[in-house]
Amino acid sequence: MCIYTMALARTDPRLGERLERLTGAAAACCEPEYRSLTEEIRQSPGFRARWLRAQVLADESRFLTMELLQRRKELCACEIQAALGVTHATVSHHMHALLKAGLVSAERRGKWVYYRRVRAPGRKARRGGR
Amino acid sequence: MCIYTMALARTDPRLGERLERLTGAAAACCEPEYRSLTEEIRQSPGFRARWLRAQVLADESRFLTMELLQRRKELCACEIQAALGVTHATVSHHMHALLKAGLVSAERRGKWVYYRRVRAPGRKARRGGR
DNA sequence: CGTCCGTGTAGACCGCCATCTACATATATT
DNA sequence: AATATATGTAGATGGCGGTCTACACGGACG
Repeated sequence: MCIYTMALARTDPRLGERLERLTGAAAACCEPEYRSLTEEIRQSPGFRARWLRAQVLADESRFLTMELLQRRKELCACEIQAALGVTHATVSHHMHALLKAGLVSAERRGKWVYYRRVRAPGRKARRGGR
Repeated sequence: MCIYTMALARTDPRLGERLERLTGAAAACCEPEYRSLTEEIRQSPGFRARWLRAQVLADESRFLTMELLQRRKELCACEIQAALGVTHATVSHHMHALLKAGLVSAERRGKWVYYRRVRAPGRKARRGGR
């Protein structure tokens, strides 16, 4: 976000020439080229999903929740609350984020909502099957 | 951090009994057990490293930098600056974080410092080699 | 050996997000 | 139906971290 919005404004305007000089005859390495490379990456398939997952996993509560769900196949919200030691509101907030990122699935059973790790959904396919 | 410090204070004190009831005869599922499971995970080998990497990759600049370094084998600081469109101070800050997390390596060559992706250093070994 | 340029460091600012409290909804139980 | 329990939602707040400006360091080159 920040990067995108302030891309043009912030960098030293002379950087372009410098880069051209230092990268020598290659000359393919001036500032706009780097910018477009970044843009290309940003719009490459799966980038948004990967980026969303990275963002979501940066919170300790959510990171722990994912590891908890790796050991216990499924956990209800109150169990996660007990494990993390936060309020149920916070748990709800976090599980919403994990759901949005496609990292967990939720299933209501009676009063309880059970969460599971999503089985490698949009993850880039592992070489060698599975 | 937050979780750890406020673990005992915040959760509903009655949750223990509730959990005991709802998980039934298993009875191994009261609050302290969940806490200790969390603690076990937190102290499991490699957790700190994984967690540090997750934290570090949650910033868009750093995330993009890693993807940039996947396409170009190595980049100097000013190239990264050009690609991201931020000040060199910000680049330095981010590269320091990536270094600390063991995600990149730095090599000074003349005036320039070149950064590379670290080749799967502490990452959990992939089944099936490489 | 002085100057330039690439990089690192210090400190301040400020926006975002994790968390909370309070209230709302949903399901089960009596 | 009324109550209890589990979860979701709204809104507020406080702290962390990403960014900046300004200054410092260090190699290169005349």
